[in-house]
Amino acid sequence: MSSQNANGTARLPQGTRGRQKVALLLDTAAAVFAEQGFDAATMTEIAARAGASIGSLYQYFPTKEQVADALLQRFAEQLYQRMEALVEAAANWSAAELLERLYPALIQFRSDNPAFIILAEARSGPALAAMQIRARMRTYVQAILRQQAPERDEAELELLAVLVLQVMKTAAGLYAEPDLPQREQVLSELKTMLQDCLERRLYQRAGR
Amino acid sequence: MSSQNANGTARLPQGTRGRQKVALLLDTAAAVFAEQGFDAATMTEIAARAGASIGSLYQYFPTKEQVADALLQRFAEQLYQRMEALVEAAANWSAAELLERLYPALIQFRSDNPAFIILAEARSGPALAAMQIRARMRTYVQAILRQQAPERDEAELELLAVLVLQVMKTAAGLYAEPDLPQREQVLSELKTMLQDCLERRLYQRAGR
DNA sequence: GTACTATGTGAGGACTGTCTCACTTTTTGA
DNA sequence: TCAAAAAGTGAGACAGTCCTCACATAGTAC
Repeated sequence: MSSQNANGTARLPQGTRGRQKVALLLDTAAAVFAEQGFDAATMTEIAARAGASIGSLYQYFPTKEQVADALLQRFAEQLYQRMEALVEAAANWSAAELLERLYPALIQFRSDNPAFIILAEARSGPALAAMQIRARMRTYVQAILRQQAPERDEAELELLAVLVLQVMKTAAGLYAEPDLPQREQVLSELKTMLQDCLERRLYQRAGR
Repeated sequence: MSSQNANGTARLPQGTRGRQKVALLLDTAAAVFAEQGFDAATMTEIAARAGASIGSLYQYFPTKEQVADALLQRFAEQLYQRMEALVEAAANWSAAELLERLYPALIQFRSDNPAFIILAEARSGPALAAMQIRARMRTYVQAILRQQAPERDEAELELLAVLVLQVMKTAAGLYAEPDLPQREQVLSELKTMLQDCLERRLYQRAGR
């Protein structure tokens, strides 16, 4: 319940000054969310750390949710850009090379932007935005795989895309667990498993 | 900060009545945590739903954190019991059978007790309890694997245990994602991958 | 310089949630 | 039966957060 600011009117920044401020606010919010999580983070602290007043923050983001949404959106766009670059570059890669790039790219992104996963998964409710992001990521990976094996049907490619992303997620999660023994070995084994699977299902078994 | 109730004195239940009440409170807390998450859940609601007064709740759990800790503890004990049963039963299983049992056992437990993961991972901070649980789970899986291949050295067994648990976690996570296409196929492919890996590393490559 | 708009400010209202405490009711056990 | 111990109660003190609003300042066009 609650939904004051009923109109939901965020003043969108008109000049460069406003846009810079918004960027700064989002950066700060990212830091705070990353440290404290969505629920524990407070608007007051975000504003203070950004050197702004609460009022100022509320001008652009009438709700804490909207801060999170905007931030998530920005993260998503960055991610999409990188994925598009990968799709383009992946035209003439082998499955092995493919993983060699996808792996670090995704893991890097997650560890560079810790607030991303926090907002994407720690948000309550159905998390519509997060679902859309996942769906789109799937289409990117699927596109990459399609370039590898254009003759495969879409269902199979989709299956593999889901699988690849899921294993990536696991791999990224490994970095989060602080006490985990043999992190590196587990990671490389995971990669090997996935690679074998891809080669088996993409290149062999052609006729099925 | 904060830590009123400075002594931290939870009145521990003396008679059967008290123990039943505590059990009921924990059950209710589990439901509320599962629905709303740790932060959003309120002591007031837990008490109300359990048909108790807030005062009563606070007699046994002076803090929301302590409710969560106690609950997590209880979950952990249940899990340990099942794992111990598995270790015992696993003596004469193949790797394939092993996964055939571990898989549903762990997934089942998670979906039967949704509050478990919520408390285990959605808690802020270093989450010491969760780390201990993971470590102990590792020793169980490692024990199972050791029975399969006693001649393998511990490091290799540990590596595989970590890997198995990690893949399990992924698999369980798949059930949580609502929109995911081809869930079943992805799941079975994941299992196949893991199984291949186990057979390769447990039984073959004996010398090395 | 002046009128106008964009941007910034922070005290405080409204609300919610944790936790306390003086007190009542139930159970135990002699 | 009766007294002591255990368990239960709920109004409200207290603290913290979201968000508003009437006003102040900075920037811009003329």
